[in-house]
Amino acid sequence: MNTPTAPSAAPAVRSTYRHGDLRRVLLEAGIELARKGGPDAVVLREATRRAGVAPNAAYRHFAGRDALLQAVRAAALSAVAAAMEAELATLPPDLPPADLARASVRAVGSGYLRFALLETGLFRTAFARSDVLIQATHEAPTAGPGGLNPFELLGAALDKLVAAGVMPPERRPGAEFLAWSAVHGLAMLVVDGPLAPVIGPQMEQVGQRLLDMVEKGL
Amino acid sequence: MNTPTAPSAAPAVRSTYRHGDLRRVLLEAGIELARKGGPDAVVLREATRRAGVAPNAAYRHFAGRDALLQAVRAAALSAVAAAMEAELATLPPDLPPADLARASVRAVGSGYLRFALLETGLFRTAFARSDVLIQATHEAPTAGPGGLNPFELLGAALDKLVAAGVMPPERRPGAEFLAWSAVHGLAMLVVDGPLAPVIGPQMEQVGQRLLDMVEKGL
DNA sequence: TGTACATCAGTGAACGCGCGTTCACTGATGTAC
DNA sequence: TGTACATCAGTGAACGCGCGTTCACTGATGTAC
Repeated sequence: MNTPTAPSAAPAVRSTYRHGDLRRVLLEAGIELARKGGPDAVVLREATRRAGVAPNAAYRHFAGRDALLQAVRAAALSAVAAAMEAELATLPPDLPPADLARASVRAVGSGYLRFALLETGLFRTAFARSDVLIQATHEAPTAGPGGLNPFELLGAALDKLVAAGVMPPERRPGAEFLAWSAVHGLAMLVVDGPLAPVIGPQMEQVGQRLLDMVEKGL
Repeated sequence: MNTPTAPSAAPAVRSTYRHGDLRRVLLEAGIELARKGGPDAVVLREATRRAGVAPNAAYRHFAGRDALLQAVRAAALSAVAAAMEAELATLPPDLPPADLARASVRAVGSGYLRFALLETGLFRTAFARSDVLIQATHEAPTAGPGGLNPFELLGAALDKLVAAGVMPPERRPGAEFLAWSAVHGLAMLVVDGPLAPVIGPQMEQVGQRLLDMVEKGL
């Protein structure tokens, strides 16, 4: 059981180390630290303290503090994807294709914004500066329950837009960068930046206007 | 001479401490550190080292490391404003009002993006998370040469859009949040985020498409 | 079924690092007489 | 014009902190015979 996913799924082949799921416990402690304080709060010693082990015990499971942080980042991205999926799941499935496609793009966007507001620390961790390019591994998946990561979920929603004839196919390439930028920018300004006090209360409304802009502008 | 602006402007009244412009030297060292390494690189001891003074000498001019960082942030914001102004200055002044207004908004946006790419460290410092809300002081102005800070420059450009009849007045309130979000998001994704290698080369093109989207969507 | 052994997860102690910040000081300057 | 003095920018030394990381170890477990 060294992955944070379904404990009973892994067969006896090569998994299940001695007696510890220490890796899992450390990762969860790291996630909790990130939730509360963002990437800088992911401190190796504090994670081991919470796990009740000696500081150096972590080195049996992570190459160092950075490896732990990367695993936490992957988990945070996975949580972003889950938030998007949750938003998508609220859509009435019997919508006409064009409306469903538009609503899907909006749902992806508002899931993203909702996550940034509700899970600020994890959001900041997911998109923190890093020397290494984050990528999914078996140990550290970045996808949500549905198997797609945030970027892929957005891409899929945009594909629906094209399939439904709402967006001309020639505009499709690169469109995720534009949509993502808009939503990411608002999230960052509210979460980290100077807009928090200004926008905070009107967030829902501003978010919807931003999504209007993206919809029209794409 | 304890402000970084025109040394000869201040009269003899209450200015000019003993023999040091140490405050200025420390601030400039801090800016240089931020340029190279972003907000975390603004380290009090390193600034004093570069200034050739003892570490605690800084406390004559800044309340502590955070005060130095805030001063550096203000300078970074001022530099953003300057970049926007530089972009605005390239516009042909004899454009019809509607075109000039549109071009102004674009210029503000591309100045912002250009600055983020060219002065990544300062950009990250300007918009870094901070407990204190940054605000201009006499000691630490956030405006560019023209006297407006980045947010005000954007606001002024949008006002032109309304004055020229390009944007309906009822859409004006809050429009800076939408425009800023879009541009800020792209900047952050390229500067900090996972999009750097993906977008890097096509940055100019993606930036223009983003500004198209904003123009249409507003 | 019982025993010896290899494995390796977790221990205990220690390291060097660089940071921000404090204290009591010193000594060059500007000013009052 | 000369002298005593107050000011206060910068000094020197030290502090406690928490971090990531290393070393040689110990002792519970699974496995081979």
